[in-house]
Amino acid sequence: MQRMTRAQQQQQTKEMLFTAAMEQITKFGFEKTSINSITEAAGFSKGAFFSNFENKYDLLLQLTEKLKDEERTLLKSSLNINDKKHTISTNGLNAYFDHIKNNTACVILDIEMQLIASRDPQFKSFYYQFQQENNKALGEIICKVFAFKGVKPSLSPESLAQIFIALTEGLLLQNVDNPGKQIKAILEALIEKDNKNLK
Amino acid sequence: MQRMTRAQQQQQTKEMLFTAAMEQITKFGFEKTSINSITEAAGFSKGAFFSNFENKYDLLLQLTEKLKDEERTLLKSSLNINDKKHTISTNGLNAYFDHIKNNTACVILDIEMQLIASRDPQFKSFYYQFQQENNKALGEIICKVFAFKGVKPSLSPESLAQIFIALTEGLLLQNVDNPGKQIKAILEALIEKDNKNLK
Amino acid sequence: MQRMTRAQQQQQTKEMLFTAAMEQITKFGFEKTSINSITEAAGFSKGAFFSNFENKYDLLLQLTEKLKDEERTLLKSSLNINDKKHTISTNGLNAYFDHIKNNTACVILDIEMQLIASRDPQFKSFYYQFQQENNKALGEIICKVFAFKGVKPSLSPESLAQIFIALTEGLLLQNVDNPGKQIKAILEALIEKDNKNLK
Amino acid sequence: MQRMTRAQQQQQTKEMLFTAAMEQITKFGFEKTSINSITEAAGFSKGAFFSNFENKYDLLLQLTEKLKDEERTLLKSSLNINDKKHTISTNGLNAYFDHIKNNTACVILDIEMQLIASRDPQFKSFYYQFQQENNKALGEIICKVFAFKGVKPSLSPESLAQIFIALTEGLLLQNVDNPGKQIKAILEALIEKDNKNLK
DNA sequence: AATGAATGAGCGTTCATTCAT
DNA sequence: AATGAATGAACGCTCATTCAT
Repeated sequence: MQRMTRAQQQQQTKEMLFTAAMEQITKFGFEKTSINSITEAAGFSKGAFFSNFENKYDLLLQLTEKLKDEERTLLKSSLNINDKKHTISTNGLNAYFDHIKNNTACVILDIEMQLIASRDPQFKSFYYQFQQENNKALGEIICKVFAFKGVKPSLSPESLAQIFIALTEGLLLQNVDNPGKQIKAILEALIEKDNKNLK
Repeated sequence: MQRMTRAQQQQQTKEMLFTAAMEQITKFGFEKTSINSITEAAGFSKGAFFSNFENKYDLLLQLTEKLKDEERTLLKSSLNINDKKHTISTNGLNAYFDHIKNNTACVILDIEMQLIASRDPQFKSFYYQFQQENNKALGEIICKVFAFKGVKPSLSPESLAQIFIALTEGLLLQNVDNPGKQIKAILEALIEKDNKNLK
Repeated sequence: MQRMTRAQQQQQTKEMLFTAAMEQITKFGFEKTSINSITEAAGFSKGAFFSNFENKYDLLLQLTEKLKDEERTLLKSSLNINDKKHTISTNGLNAYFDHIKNNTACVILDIEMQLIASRDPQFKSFYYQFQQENNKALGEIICKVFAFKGVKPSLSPESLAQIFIALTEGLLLQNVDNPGKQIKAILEALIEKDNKNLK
Repeated sequence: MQRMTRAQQQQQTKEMLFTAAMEQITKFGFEKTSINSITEAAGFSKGAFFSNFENKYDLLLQLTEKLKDEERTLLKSSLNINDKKHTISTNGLNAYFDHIKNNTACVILDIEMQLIASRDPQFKSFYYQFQQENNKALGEIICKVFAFKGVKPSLSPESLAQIFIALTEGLLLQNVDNPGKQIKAILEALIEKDNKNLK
């Protein structure tokens, strides 16, 4: 078996730090999460952190990028499901739902990031550069659900995505048990309304 | 002119601290807001804080109570508008909308509080004890809007309130320009759907 | 029944503060005892303290004076017992022993004061002005015990008093169960020795 | 010349902090000694303290252990002097006396510790676990002095040690000039008394 | 005389960051 | 690359003290 190269080893360290950081920040919030607690949770010493990140803010940026990248990948693959299978068209959305249900951590993290963005203009533009792209993909998926029912949405794809996210995050924040139920109800209502108005 | 009594003076100090605390916490978040920055913003010394609050956590509790109380008062008076004037029934909701539009600070604060609640069980039960009551009032208002259109909502009042709040907070978090437009669209869609199903 | 005069009322307040101060300082030490804890224990507010004492250091001085005065009174009356009754001559000492046994608080306080004196020259001279006089009285009492056995002590009265106090405080500091037993053993040994050498 | 390893360097830092802590606590008492004053006196920043001690209480524990260990070492070596040289048997005691005379700081510190122990049950048991062992060694030494004179002490070794310490600390607390003189007088008296009673 | 809100210096502690190893 | 001792600013909080009432 081949040994890992230095670069691979460091990459692994970084992954472990990312994982630990996500856990800790989800649990305690960005401000209350200390670098020490992250590295210790990852099984390293403080030094490992500063070998992999410039500072705590840099971790925030890289973590944001990483999470948004993963989200984008997920959304893109969800789009493909819709495109390829042409089956019950909410599949793509369902995959995204499932992901969210199993990853409330990500939702909490996203809220945390948006709160930080609301206070830090520099981070705001950084965050929304990723967010916009993902919103477009999510908007497309939702439009496909409309399209499957033969309805052209009166709201823009971007608007639909924002509504979808707002509901997901807003309901989770309120500790609502089964947010998916309510989100689907709203989606159906919107589709019905646009369907009726079309005629 | 009568001088203020000492109790009145202290009350005034406390109000000023509350105001400063709201501003600072909205701007920087609860964790990043130092007691010093609050008292300085209010024009007092650090000690004034501890004459009025037991500790920083106590401020959080009292601020929560105060905001939720004010929210409840606003909601109750919005309900009265609906009851008394019998005019375009969305008035009550509009008043609430206006309030929110002019008080994004309150929305940000509420999100902050919900995030803290998601991490601190003690605060969670404290927060939701107020939230529940306000949700009931908000749910009633929304039901009146349905009722004005002669529609009985299929979703529970509580659910409707949660949806409403989720949209308000979730869209604001996403920096959406005119959340009211989208929220009204959804409300209409829900009413139309329930109206149709009724027949 | 006559009401208390203002002066009497204040004197009573001061007594209560003294009592509370002794308790708190014994329990927690002078540094760790806050003025607040004293006044609260006495059932007053902080303000009462500063109406009766200039500052915390002033309390230390007045408390020292008070305790040393009471000690002197006790010692003087013990001397009188010896003088008048001519009975078992250790009576005077016994009275002092009993007092100490029932007032370990005073011993702890005395140690606390001596420690402060060892660090604060100003307090040192204040403390030892009282201490010297009391030592003389205590030395006299011990000499009477010697005299009763017909022995002239080779150590000075002052030395004997110092030894006596050192043993009392030193053994209590070590948490020794029955210090009186050991102190008496030493006293007897000293008497015997001086008795033998006399012959 | 070899550079110091990091462990050695930290050990040196810790020693310097210990030394500074002893000086400051002796001068000002444990409560009035701030961590800042300790580290500054040692030539470090505040942070160095927390790299070497968990908190201020931890310093107290470690300082206690260190002082009691040194004391034990001194006592053990004093015992050896007696055993090996078989000369004037008070040598061992004299060595201890000399140590005390040159280290009034240690005596003051011991009194401080005992006062703390009298108020803090947790520290009490910590302190007395060391104190007991040292008392045994000191008691043995004193017994050897008795033995040299052919006398079997009527008081237990532990009692003798307690008396010895009580006198040392109690006389120093009273600012007595030459405590050794009085302590030796008492020791002689006890030996004479037991010698006489033996016959 | 007594109250207690307000002051502000100072405390113990945390923590992001640096850097010699 | 990773360690972790040391730095030092900042934090939450305590407390002796002041003073208007």
